[in-house]
Amino acid sequence: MNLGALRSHNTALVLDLLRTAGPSGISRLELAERTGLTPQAVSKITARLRLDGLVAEAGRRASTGGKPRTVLRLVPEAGHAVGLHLDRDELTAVLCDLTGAVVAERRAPLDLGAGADTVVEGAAREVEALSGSPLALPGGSPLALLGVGVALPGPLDHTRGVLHRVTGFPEWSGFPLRDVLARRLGTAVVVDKDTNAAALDVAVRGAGPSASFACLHLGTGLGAGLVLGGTVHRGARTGAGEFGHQVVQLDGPPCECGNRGCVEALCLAAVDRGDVAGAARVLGVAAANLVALLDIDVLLLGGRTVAAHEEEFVRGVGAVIEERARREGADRAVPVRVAPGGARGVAEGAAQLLLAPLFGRGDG
Amino acid sequence: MNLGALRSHNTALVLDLLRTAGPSGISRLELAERTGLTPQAVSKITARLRLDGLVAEAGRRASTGGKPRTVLRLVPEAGHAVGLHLDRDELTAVLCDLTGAVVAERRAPLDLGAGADTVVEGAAREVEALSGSPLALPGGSPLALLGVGVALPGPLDHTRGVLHRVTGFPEWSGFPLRDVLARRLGTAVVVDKDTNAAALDVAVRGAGPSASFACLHLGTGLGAGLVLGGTVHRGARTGAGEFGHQVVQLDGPPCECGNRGCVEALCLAAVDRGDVAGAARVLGVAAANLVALLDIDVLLLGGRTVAAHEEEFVRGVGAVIEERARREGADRAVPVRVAPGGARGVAEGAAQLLLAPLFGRGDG
DNA sequence: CCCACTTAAGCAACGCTGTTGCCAAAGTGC
DNA sequence: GCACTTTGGCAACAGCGTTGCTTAAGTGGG
Repeated sequence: MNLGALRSHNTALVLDLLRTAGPSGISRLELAERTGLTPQAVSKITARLRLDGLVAEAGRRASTGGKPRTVLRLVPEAGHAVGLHLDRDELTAVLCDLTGAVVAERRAPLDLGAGADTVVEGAAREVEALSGSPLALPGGSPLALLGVGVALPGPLDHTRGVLHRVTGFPEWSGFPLRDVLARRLGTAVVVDKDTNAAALDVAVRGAGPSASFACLHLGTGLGAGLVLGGTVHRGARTGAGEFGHQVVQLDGPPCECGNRGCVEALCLAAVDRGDVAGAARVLGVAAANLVALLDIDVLLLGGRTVAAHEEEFVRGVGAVIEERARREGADRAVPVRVAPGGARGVAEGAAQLLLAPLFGRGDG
Repeated sequence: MNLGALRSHNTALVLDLLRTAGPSGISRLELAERTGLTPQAVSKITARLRLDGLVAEAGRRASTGGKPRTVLRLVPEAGHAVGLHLDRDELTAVLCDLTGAVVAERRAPLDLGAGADTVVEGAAREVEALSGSPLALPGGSPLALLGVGVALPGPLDHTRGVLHRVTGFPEWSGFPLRDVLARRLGTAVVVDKDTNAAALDVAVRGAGPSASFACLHLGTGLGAGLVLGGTVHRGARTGAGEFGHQVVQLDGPPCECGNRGCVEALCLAAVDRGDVAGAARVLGVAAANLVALLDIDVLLLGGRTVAAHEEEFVRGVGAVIEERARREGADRAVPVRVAPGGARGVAEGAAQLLLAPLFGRGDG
């Protein structure tokens, strides 16, 4: 590591605190305290950031007996990213500013079975419609677009941006989505699983820089996004988080994956027959396995199926986890909550695939 | 992060490569290539290390047409650490030099039920007998002792060095082992779970600095040591790796933990009735769950019970994982191997709790 | 044997980092 | 209005890795 790396590391640290502070801003001295840098170092870093237009002064705090602190604020319009959520039947595209706030949004029906070229072209048009062509802000000033993040279900290679397979659509196997879309749009493109995007969104927005949690997403399938020590855990071949086919019942009922006793099959079967409490209990057992294995801070539940019965799922899963924690003599059980972000969270997380690295978040 | 942190980071990088190179050593230019630093920076860093006595020149390589490269080597005697493995019925203590090689070893029977004071005093005497009193090398030169690492079963708080409970010995609950032993010995003490120590040993010795793997330990109990991205994953409250009570059979046979269908119970019951293949299959299902969730590189099996039937366990667990990988259409399954290190691996890993940080390993 | 060539590694100067010491700016409060 | 407190920039500095050059120590052809 050399001096340049040191500089960008500390700059990211400062930017992250500015982002977290939001519109109310943060003073130089507070930045110094929180980063562990000296006030003078912070002054130099923020001076550079102000020159680059990323940071601006925004009023002052009340005096505490001396010169009042000058408040600094991130300039939201200094950069943008597009987040694209390709779900099985719907496309959601959001344009986010530097702070991650959604500036514009578009939705369109989507048929993943229509073939790669058609889907890519349709998605590209939505991105262009969202970000303007040529890319410009409503005011006319050029829109600094960092790139496009794409989130979609199914196993894929995050580092290369290649899809492995999308359940039910074998024609997508091996499709190099990142490179195709990047060439079509002329921008940087990052591809990730929808569960990872949802987890990244929470990690960047709601959690501290070293939080650990899991987002369980129950919709047409069941998957998990894992955040360990503040960064999305993708694993050696970026395939981590395959939670749906965790076996919780040896020789249980067959799953469409070919195995037996998978949580996903058991859980969805229970939902289908109207037994939400049973589904929550099965999900809770698998979730408790995960909590015990990884010792995370919080467990978040999301996805359409959970959204339809929020209270029952939170209560049911929480009960299983509390019971296990009590048996193990732990001080307190890991809390279970509904994942914030809602339906748009995945698309926002997709945009964060490009925004988060600026703030030293997400990848470590 | 300031300049001092940058310096120690790069120094650790260089030291780690020197350690990995072993007695055959490594040249300055190779260090430069591998670290990404310039040759001149490496020269400066290694000059400091030679002044401190940590590094020495050790011959030269064959010339490739010009001046031959000077080989540098870590000086093993420049530092030592003691590793202490408190198992249920036996104590193992090793004295390791900077390279992690075992310089001396002691074993003694142990009765964890004899009470904290007795056990601590016995352990302290073993450490003193091992490292000399006053601490000195056989030659008479002072032995630079970095500290003592202690590995033992059961959940505990790694950061505070306090035991939560040792199964079967309730009198240990809440015992501040680290502070008591540190005061008694007058050295730094670090406490960790035996499974984490075993995993750390493998991470430091056999694996690259960003390897991901799991060590499953099957003995009187079943636990896992997780190494993710080169560092031991301990989780938010340093309780991660509780693998034995992963539920793989809803409403299965009761486990002594009070739950039902835990892998540990199923697995050990199968072993007890002589059904090693069945035990391996159950372990394989839970291991496959772990592999799918975390996407690790390798799965390592260890512990007394595995040692007694190595081939059958490796084959049986491997079969389950391969079958699941084939169903998921993966290129190749995660390999399953016997954990290297053997019976002494845990004690050596305990010593690495103090050695590894010097090389930027283990904790990140 | 000598001399041109190649490769390794140290010396010196440099640019840049965060740090320290100092001072001007901008408030409060008696 | 003046003493005091606090903020934050300016200037000098130590220390990091980098660059340019020199010296050391080999090989190999004539």
